[in-house]
Amino acid sequence: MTDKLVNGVKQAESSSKSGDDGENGACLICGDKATGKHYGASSCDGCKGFFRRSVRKNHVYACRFQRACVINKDKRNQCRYCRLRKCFSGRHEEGSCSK
Amino acid sequence: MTDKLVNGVKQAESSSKSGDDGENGACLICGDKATGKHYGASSCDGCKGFFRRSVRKNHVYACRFQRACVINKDKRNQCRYCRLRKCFSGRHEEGSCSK
DNA sequence: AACCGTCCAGGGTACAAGCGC
DNA sequence: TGCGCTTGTACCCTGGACGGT
Repeated sequence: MTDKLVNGVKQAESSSKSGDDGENGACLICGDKATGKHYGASSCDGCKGFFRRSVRKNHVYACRFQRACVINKDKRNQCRYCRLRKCFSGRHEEGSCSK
Repeated sequence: MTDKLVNGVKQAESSSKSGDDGENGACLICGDKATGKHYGASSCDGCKGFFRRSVRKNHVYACRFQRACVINKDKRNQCRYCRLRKCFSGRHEEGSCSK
């Protein structure tokens, strides 16, 4: 590569063309700032870790409501079942996480 | 990381025509597909990089078991001590990797 | 062409802080 | 208060891409 990527340096993003929420866009699961692609989906570090732990330990969660909880940055820890469901539907791939 | 390794046994026949993607044979350390000779031994990119990093940074590893771990494509990352040991016994040469 | 070097996306581990019991 | 588990951040390691000689 020729030019280094300058991490953390942001310019006026108000008018930037691909001015997603941050350079990597938003987490497909919770909408937080994504830190890159993880297990097949652009996601934040929180969802990355949650998915890895859940898959690796074969966790089975239960939803206390109707399995349709809203998953965003603030509420993502309120329902593990729905968060993991959204991880899979967000194209996080089980096969890409070594158990 | 997608190649199937057949048995580590490669036909070194003379029927080199076109489907010869295995010209370099198997990695002497882990049996993965070798990409050429690196630091004195026919090896894959993974063992090439691992050896370079280990030698250059003078890494000292410890084996959690009996220093006789199986090193193959799947398990090579599970014991750095045994992987590096096998790099040396596989004739990777320290002198050929500038520190 | 063969081999050595760097770069870096993405997967890994470690651990402090937080939470429930 | 302690104990154990979970979360999310920080950082390390791996290995493929690719340039240089």
